[in-house]
Amino acid sequence: MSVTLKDVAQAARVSVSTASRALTGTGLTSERTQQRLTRIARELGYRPNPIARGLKTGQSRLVALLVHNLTNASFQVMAEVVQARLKALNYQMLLCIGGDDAQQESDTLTTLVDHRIDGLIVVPTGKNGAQLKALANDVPIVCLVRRDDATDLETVLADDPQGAYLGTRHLIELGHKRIGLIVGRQDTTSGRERLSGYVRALREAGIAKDDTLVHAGHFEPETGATGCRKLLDLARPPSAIFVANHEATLGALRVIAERNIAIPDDLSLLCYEDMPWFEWHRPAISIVDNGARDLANLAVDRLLHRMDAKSNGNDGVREYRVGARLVQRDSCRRIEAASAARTPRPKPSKSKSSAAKSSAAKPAKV
Amino acid sequence: MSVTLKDVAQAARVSVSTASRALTGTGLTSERTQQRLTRIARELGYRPNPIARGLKTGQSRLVALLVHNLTNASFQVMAEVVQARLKALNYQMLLCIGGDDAQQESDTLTTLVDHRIDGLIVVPTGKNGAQLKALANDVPIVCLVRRDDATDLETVLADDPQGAYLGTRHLIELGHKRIGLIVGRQDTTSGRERLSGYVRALREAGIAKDDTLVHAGHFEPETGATGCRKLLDLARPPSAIFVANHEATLGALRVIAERNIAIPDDLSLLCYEDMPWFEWHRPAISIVDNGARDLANLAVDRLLHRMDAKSNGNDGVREYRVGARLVQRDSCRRIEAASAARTPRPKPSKSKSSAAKSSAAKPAKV
DNA sequence: AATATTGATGCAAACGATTGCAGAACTGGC
DNA sequence: GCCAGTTCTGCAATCGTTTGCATCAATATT
Repeated sequence: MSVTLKDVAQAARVSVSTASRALTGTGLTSERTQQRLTRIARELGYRPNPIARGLKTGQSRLVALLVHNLTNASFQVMAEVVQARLKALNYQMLLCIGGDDAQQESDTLTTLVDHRIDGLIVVPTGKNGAQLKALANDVPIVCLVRRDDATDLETVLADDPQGAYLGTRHLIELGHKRIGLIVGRQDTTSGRERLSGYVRALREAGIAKDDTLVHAGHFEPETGATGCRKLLDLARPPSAIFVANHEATLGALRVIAERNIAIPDDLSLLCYEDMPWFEWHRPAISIVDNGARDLANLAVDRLLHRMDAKSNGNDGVREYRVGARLVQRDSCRRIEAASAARTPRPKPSKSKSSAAKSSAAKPAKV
Repeated sequence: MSVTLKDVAQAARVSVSTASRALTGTGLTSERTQQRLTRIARELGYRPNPIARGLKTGQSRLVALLVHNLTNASFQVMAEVVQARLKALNYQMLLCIGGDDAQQESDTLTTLVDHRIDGLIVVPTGKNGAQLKALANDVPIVCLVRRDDATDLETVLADDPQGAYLGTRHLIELGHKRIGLIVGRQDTTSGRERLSGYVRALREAGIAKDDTLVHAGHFEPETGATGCRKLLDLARPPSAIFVANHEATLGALRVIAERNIAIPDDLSLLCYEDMPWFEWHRPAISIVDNGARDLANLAVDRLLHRMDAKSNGNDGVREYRVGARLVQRDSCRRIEAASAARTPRPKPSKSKSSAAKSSAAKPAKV
């Protein structure tokens, strides 16, 4: 079907071995034949068969990226970054979707090593530690975004403590004293770390931690909705909410919209991780950027480093942290001490507050 | 490193050929040895090497999906569907991102066939027709979402004329007479087809087509913004806008928010293709669903059919259309004849109008 | 000019599976 | 118990590369 090395060799009247050496540039051929063969190969449209080569060399020039899903914007940019980087190095990216599911992750992992991938970047579920550890003997592996505590794999993490700290401090600096936090499950690293960053910022500012202001829940929009409702229904509701669980953002936004709460006038809102539409939203939503782009780049760096035969041994460093960054847009507002305790929820008594708000918003056509 | 067929054969004291036959189940082995070998293979943890197998059989159990990007929600669900389907059949999906770029598409395509993929589902840029056509001799190919006119490849398309028709008719049925359309470039199939669906619906309803109501532009949010502004600035602005260009949605929404236009009270808004946050948005945004899920499924069906050696020849059908569906949410409203010409733009006199507000300001809870 | 040295080439064996062909082991019929 | 017929098994070639080793030519060394 396609042109093989043998064809090239025949056309050039040399043996396959010479042809191979000339084309792979192992340097054991004369300058002249090398050039002649490259020319002939090009003319014939020869393309080496990676399967055959792989069989012999044990390499595939395939690098896999295993993520939970593609809905998460962070994973999207990571995938794009990884793809671009690898492509430049003549590797093909194998993008796999594991759905944060232990079984599926396990299956995918075996398929991948079967296919003799040259490297793997994985967002681990944390439930296949043993398997991952075993695979690490065969293939260079780098963990991304999450750590699998059952392994000692090199891991590239977002600096969640810092990110949460940054965000919380920003809100404090704007004058907020009661800051609600919606955060992920506390049995995950990111869930715990974000909470800790929040707590640290409060402590530094001398603000007493109020447990009723913290809602920890699953990675679903629904969490955001219930969390948000819970916070707003408090006797003394927060003047700012920090949604530090990416998946919860939609739910929180919905509740805010349902209750006609004006952002940032009635409530400041800060979210974690960017979404493409955040800056198109009105008001544009301020975020803590976890640095997805940097994370992906670093992961690729580390992987390539490990794939480099020479540096097979580890460097001692087991964990890398990529700094988070505050992106200020329009959803957080400076607040005066007096209004800190103002309740954004319309009480029956002062019935006009909500109506006034919305009509003020579009006074044109009453 | 890993267990090979030879190891299994040795352990069972048979030849490799017998082992191979027993394990692949070619039926030429005795029941007894077959069972014995499967047992031993399992005990030893034997996993066939797809590379070696591929070299011999010319198959890789790899199927590639080549899309433009991962930002587009449709591509996300397609990727997930394809992945799930293929996985069930023991194929590994190779997800590639081509960026709607001719060069990148071309490169990726060659890499893919080099890797001897067993099949390919591609959203073509339309600029590598010749190459695609040539590749089709080596690999079963199905085009998705877009057609490449330079080829006669089997293609699974969304029914854009019908979708646009459906959406427009819906707005007409709600009483709208002046319906703005923001649509994609007219040198793309989808751009043309959506316009034609729109036109047909108007014609059927006996509404004269007004060219000033149609804005065709590039696949970018900016298009949505300028288009939306243009429409709203008209002397007789539309009472409904149909954003039939997925990428333009964000831009349109922003302009609407900036101008404090209340959806659906001041303006009905209908979009094309779903985004995960549309139903969380307030008001939830009505859409024409292009059926991404069905498209992906059908594409897989067709591909599998072609990959089936028996049915190598084509079936004559070159083009499949997947029906679109109207998903009514809260962004379109019935309109009275009188209000059709009302201008939603606030006059300068109301100076405070630009105060930020979330797009959800409807005085529901007064 | 003969030999040592270097550099370029070819032969053939891998890599791990599949598969045509031929031989071995069974089966049953006489 | 022998032979035809059937079923099972093994040998060896093959897929398209890479690579150790031997060979051979050309150059350098004396």
